[in-house]
Amino acid sequence: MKIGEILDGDATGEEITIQGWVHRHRSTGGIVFCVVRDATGIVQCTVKKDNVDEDAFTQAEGSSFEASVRVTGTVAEDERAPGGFEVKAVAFEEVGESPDIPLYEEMGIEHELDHRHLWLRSRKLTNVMKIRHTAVRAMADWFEENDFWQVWPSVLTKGAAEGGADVFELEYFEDTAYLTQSSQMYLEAMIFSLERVWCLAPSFRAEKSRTPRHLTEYWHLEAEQAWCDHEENLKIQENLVQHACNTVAEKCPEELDELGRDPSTLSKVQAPFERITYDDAIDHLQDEGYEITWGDDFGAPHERALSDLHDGFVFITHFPAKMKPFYMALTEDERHAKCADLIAPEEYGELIGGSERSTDEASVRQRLAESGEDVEDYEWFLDLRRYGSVPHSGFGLGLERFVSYLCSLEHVRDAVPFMRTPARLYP
RNA sequence: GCCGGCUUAGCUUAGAUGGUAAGAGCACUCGGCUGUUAACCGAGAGGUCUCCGGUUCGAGUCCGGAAGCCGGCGCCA
Repeated sequence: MKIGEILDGDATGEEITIQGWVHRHRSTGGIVFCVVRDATGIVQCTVKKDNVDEDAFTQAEGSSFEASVRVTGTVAEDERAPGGFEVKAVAFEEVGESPDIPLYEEMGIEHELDHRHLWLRSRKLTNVMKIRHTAVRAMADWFEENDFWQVWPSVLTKGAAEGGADVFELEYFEDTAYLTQSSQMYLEAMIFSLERVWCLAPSFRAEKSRTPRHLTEYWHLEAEQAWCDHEENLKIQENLVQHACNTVAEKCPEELDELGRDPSTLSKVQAPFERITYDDAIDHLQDEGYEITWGDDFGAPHERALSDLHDGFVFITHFPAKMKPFYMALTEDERHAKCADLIAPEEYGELIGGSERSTDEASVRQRLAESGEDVEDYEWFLDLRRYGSVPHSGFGLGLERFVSYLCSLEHVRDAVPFMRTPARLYP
């Protein structure tokens, strides 16, 4: 029997057996109170000396925090028990002992991260993992409903892709390979057969970032759509985000609550999102007294100021062309790129970056060369502009940033089971 | 890459001005308790104060350096 079924009231009065781990353990001498958790919830078991045989009582008394146990007993409603239900044990068996597990009520961040493989048992991380699962499922469902195909591009690449300096490099037989920073270019290749594609894949950045929003390995949800312009691209993004937020609010209210996130905040997320152009954003910031000029990128304080303009998500659109990578489509005057960043509420920062893509081979080739890339490595990408090119757009969402927002987390490291940062490769 | 901070028991930590005070809570061990909610009560064990060097009669405490970690900025998702 799963504990969740007990908490739903489905087993009251029945004799059942549960299997799980000791979450709390107290004893008054004649009664052992053993709170047991499994994947579905936690419930208190009372083991009374008179109701079980001597060996079972000894095992119950001796079991400790995070030991695995099997308990048989009668389910009863009881206001004295946390959660309102308890199992009155008739049998108790310790399956695996847990002597001195290094988890404590109070832990410093370093201890917590050094023992992440054990700390994953915590209520907090369990809730986060469930919400992450639910959010991904919701987005997969949304893509399914909207005629997208899920695809699985390669993670090992030859070209260093956008940027160049901050890629992880590794030996690939007699060649050099890089870990992908984005699946975008491979997705672009796949729209010519499937038209609308999406993927969820790890992306890697070798940048020594030290912020609550950066990981060296993160999960990148990317989509690419044929016959799609900048405007349509934004609609896809906001509808996707809305659906994920609403679904999580609906399916995980208790998990959200325990994490300190009011589910109604997420159920209220509603497209369309606010939009502000880069030029207007610069004007606004200058009016506010920030020292920023056209052509500068936004720093964290600027992003916060822009985010504070509205309650919800906000798109910042049409950045200057020279600030953006070679593959983006430009406006008529070629001063701006047809791109947008989606800024999450509550200072969670940039959640999505996306753009309409340039379809002009000559232009892409030229800007590629100007950006210092080795054009030879991108010939295949230029082929896509040569054979049956179509208007198309796409975007990438940082899954951990999204989960951080959904769960009201302070750091993306808690949005993923095993964080990878410049200083953390173990466990 | 830049700036700032932290490191005392298994964990979280207290230790003004350098001087027989290295202390507490939790966890652990032993004993008690038949309704606990981070149970409680009694007893016990547990420390080369991150490392290296310096100042001093004397350094957990002051100075210099190293390492590890954290926070902020930049970069981005």
